[in-house]
Amino acid sequence: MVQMDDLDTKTRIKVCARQLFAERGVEAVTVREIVAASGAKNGGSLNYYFKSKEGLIIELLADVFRDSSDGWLEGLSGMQRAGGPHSIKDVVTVIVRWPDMTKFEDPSPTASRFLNSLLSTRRQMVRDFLEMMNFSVFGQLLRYIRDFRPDLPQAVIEQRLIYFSWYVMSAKAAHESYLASGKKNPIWEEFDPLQNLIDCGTGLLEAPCSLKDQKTAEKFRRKINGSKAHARIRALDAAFPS
Amino acid sequence: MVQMDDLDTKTRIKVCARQLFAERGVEAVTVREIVAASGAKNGGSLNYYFKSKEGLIIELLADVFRDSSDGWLEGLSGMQRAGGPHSIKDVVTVIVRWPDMTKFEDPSPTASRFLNSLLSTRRQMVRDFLEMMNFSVFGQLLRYIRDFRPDLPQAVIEQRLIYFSWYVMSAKAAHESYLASGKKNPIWEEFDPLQNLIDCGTGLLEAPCSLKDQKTAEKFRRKINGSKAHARIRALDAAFPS
DNA sequence: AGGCAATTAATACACATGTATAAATTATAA
DNA sequence: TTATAATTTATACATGTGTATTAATTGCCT
Repeated sequence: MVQMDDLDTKTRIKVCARQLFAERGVEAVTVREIVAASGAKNGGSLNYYFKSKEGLIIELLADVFRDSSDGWLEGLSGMQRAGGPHSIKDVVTVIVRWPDMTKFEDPSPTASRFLNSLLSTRRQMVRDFLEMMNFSVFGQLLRYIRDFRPDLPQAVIEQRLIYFSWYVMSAKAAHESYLASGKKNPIWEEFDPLQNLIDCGTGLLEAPCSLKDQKTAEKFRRKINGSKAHARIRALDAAFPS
Repeated sequence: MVQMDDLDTKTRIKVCARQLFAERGVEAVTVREIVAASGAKNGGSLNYYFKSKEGLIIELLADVFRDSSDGWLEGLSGMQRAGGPHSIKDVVTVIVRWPDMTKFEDPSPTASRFLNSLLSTRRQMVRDFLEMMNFSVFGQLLRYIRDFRPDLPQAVIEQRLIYFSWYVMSAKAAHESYLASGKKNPIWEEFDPLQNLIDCGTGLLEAPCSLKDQKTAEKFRRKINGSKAHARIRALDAAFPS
């Protein structure tokens, strides 16, 4: 499946597991499949390195979060060195283009699909990770976006950030599936899918808001100088409730 | 879980199953859980009505597709009676607001999450359904959107339609999760989430395209009068490859 | 070479899962 | 009522699943 004869057993298991999880979801994949795909004869090594399937999943999720955070931090730094974000598009570009998956050992990216599948079956686990790691980099990027739309009521911008986050993950997952399929399709080849993803994500966030009447708009217009910490927490609950 | 003492066993099983599937994914839910949730003492009825778990899933998926098609057809007809779509927003409104889930027996909507979970674990099954039912209503709606953006290269608009489809499903799923949680969160209450979803979806599709140079744009500019049938099939493969 | 730690293999086991079958119960119609 | 169909229950079974335990193997240092 991939050139990984030179990888040690632990990372070989992780790469195979994440690939299988990305394709079919964590529940549908058995430990024996992972073991077979990684070339081992039985589940001894998996038990040795990860103790259990759950332990393996947790470590994979930690990897995804770490890689994402690192990538976003790198992109954020570059953007700030260039004079900070000048537009929503700048921020969206950082979120979409980092981390640059092409530099990892994976033959085809799997992070988005893996995360996506986890969100349906183990939302609580993802939630716990988000709370634990605080996920400050992503929060900072979202805060930049908020500041570019002070005209929007609080609820509107928070909803949009949730929609946007789900959109990016889903769209990247869709593109990931194509890359994993191995087949060439001109739809994905004739224009850079990530650039298009950035354009669309920017359009999503910059779209005008349909307010029924102006009074409602005034009523919910938010104060820009208010603390955003509370809103961020509530946004987490809104994005991943229960 | 729901006022369904007056429902017959078959629909009771279906409602419970779809709810559980929506919450945790099809693989993570066992038939015994479904049976217990529906109030039955054992899996006899499930076997009697659906033959197997797979049969139950297939019937649920058929329901979702049928309800969606019916709803979109209703919305499309109304829009055409009002003089056809006058903007991308008109089409997006139909796609997002129909079917009107509030008129179904479900206490909280589950269709988007159920479909979402199926897409990660049984993509082929969803693909087969899409090909079988042709799904002409949705295709017609997408065709309307295409016609509003003749300026975009073929690959760009096709990618966007894929992104848009995934976005709508994910965003509706996110809102569904909130509704299912039962807790009140001002983020979702202070502004109509569906209206915001429509605004954002419209913005996504109407966003300008970042073309590196104008020559590339000219090269891939599509002919508006060309047949779209072939493109539609390829779009299906691009959205759900393999 | 020998000894020790690190890793992998072999095997077993308790339990969960999907599903089939026949009996029991309830509804329906003559 | 009674016969027949429709539905539900009780029960069993083969297989799959995660995981623990012990033995074998390999790598490494002196």
